[in-house]
Amino acid sequence: MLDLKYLRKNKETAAKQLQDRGVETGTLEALLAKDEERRTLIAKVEEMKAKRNEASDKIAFAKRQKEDASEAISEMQKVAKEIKEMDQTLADLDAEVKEAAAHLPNIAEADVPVGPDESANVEMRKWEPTDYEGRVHALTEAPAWLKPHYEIGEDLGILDFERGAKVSGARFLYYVGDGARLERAVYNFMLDEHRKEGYTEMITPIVVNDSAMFGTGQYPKFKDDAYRVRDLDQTYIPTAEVPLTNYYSGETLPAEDLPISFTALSPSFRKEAGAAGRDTRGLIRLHQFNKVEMVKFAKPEDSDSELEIMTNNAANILEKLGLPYHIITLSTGDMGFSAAKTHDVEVWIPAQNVYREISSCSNTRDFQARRMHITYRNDEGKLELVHTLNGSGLAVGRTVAAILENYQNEDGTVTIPEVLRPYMGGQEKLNKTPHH
RNA sequence: GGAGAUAUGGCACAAUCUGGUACUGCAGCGGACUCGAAAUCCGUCGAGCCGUCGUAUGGCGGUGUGCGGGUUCAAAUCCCGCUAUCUCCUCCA
Repeated sequence: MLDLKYLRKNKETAAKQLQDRGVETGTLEALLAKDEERRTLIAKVEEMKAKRNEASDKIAFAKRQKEDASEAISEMQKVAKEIKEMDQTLADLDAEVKEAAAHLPNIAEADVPVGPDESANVEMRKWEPTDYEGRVHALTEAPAWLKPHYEIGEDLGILDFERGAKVSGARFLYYVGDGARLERAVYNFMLDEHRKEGYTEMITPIVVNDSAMFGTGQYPKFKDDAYRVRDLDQTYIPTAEVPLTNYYSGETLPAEDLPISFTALSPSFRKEAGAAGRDTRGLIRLHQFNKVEMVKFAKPEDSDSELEIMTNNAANILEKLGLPYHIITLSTGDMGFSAAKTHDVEVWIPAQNVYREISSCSNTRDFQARRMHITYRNDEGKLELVHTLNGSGLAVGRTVAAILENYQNEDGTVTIPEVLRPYMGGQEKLNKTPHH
């Protein structure tokens, strides 16, 4: 949620900033007109309430003196009725303003590239392992035997998309045998790395209520993409960002504890409503996938540097796994709803000859904190909204996909990255797994 | 899932039956005493949010007794719905 006072006071600047975020011109003006109407009514109704309070005090006093107050009471009956009507109108206006404001995306930070979509994204840096020449390297020249990860997985018998579809539907899968072990190794490795970097490991609820979904900005605008629990006003989380960030909703955090960093593995559920037909095969786009998430609560002056730290925490996982990646800064038109600034880490997927998003790290500044009422006491002793950040660290399924493709061998086996071997009993290779 | 109880300022609690300025203590803040501190005494303060005025410390008004409604000139108090917590039962991993 944006600060209404800011929008009011900086009408022109804000209109431009929102336009960059893809908000239609005139939206802000309409909202502020409603807000103006609302504030005028507040002044009126509050004046009447002040009168009513005064009259009530007089009636109470008269009754204590055993005097008759029926005249004053019947007079106030009219006022009470008027107040009630005005309060109703005010509540409607209030709801309209809130609803409109709740649909406005966050305003981008000043150094975010301005543009309509992903074409305006800017590459920050690029990394590839030094020993890369000896491995599959579609960056230079893809060997003829290069296979996409889903073929590797199916050939090895470690990924079963068919039975996933049979039992659940399209975009669900079973990991089998070494596939399941590899997935588990990957997220254990990630959690351990983040813990070393100071993140507190959490296991969260994976079903949350509507107010939590509102708090992080998924609701009301993106309700259609959520897996709702039937009849319960609860939702299967689309990301652990929701329960992790809402952990402190409504709370005031001790300033000396900031920044606070959380990490959690969770399944993530997405309807992928707008993605029909895209990435239909493999681990790239599923209705349910595992993700290790990072969340930070920071003082406003620290949130920019914390975003860089978090992005590096995500990138470091890929470096330790020996997977090539690059980091891009999303343009104003490509950022998510709640973000003020976003770095995407994209991993190399050789079979598709592209970098694919594997982590998205965002600073939402006070946008989520305003919705959730998370504050701290600043140096002047005043309550101030904290800044919240979130990032994937990383999408586990996509990491497995990247490992399968980048570490595949001509004979159909896959070499296990060294850092994962301790998590797999020292195993060095994925061979064909027989199963039933 | 069933029964009962509870929800009031940072904490602990009173007022709820009988509607009318939300009591008191601790903590906080200021002061006195003291070389200083503790103890004691005096004073003061009750979140947050919204509106408005002001350059500002802030003033004024509204709201605020778990949440949402209702009755009333007026609701902590009466009525309806909900949520959370506790105890007992039931069920379980």
